[in-house]
Amino acid sequence: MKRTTRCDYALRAVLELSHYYNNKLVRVSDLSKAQGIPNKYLEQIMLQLKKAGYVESRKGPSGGYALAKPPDEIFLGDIIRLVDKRWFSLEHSEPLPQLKSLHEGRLHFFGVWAEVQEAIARVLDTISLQDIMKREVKVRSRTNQGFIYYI
Amino acid sequence: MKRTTRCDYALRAVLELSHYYNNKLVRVSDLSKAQGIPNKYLEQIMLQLKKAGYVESRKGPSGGYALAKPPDEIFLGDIIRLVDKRWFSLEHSEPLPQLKSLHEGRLHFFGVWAEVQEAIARVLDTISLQDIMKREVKVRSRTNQGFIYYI
DNA sequence: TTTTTTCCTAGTTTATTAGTATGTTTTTGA
DNA sequence: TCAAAAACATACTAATAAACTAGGAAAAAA
Repeated sequence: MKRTTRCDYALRAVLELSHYYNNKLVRVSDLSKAQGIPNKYLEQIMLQLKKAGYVESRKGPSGGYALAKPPDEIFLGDIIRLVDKRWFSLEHSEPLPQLKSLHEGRLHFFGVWAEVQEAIARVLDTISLQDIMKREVKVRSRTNQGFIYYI
Repeated sequence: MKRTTRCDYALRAVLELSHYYNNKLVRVSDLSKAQGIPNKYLEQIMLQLKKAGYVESRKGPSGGYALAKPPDEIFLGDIIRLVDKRWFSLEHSEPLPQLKSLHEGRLHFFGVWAEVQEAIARVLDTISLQDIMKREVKVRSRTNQGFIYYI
């Protein structure tokens, strides 16, 4: 299932923040260094997350970001819906422009896309950041000297 | 749920052919006229469908395309998997390049994307072209003098 | 043997995503 | 009070993928 990198970045960032919930503010520069995300790009994403109310921030030295809600109240679907429109786009039906059809009224996938969307939502709207933290499992890689982590 | 237009085109074409199953060959030019799809683009798509074994063809005058299997044996998932890689891409996990993470081994969405993919498959692999034909419902539009069809 | 169709490949345009650049504003602490 | 450090804001560029277009070659029918 292909996501945008923006989507992955947002999830990584917000998951990182989950571990600091009720603890301290985390700078964007630290988040980006930790996760290998371009700093300025992540700034934009964090801003979007803030405007949507998932994180809060303070400016200036000792400033940074924090989750605005506890990790068990933020679901993957929330974040993905925000940063990657493709999955939950409302325009899941499109009118056909012309009607020179051999068989009229034939092309009705109406409802199928809604079904798919609901199926996706049923998964993503039930998995919280808290759940992901629980799932964390280290996967050792033979090929490298350290660990490789999969998202 | 946003699809590629290629995906919609393929589904429309193959559904159109469903109505002619065991009947006659349909030219690409007719399919494209009927559905408002650029002729040459549809040719490419039909060729892809043929190579995958969903349709068969004959060249020359009185040539054209036909479904290679009965409509109740072809599922939406089959077609979509073929023409739109994004939904069922195998690379649903990507390694993180660096490990300067504040908290190591934290970023494990491993399994989530597989779950989503399975949920999608459960829907699309159970709806056949036959099913879609049954679903066909005309939707009258006030705004236009005729009908508008949604896909 | 001409016409009509599928078949094949390369190139072009368009749209979207990803990322960079250049600041401004706010806050802290010296 | 002022300099540094952070978020905040916006505009631009690059990269990638999707959506076509162009121009034919091969095959089959009449």
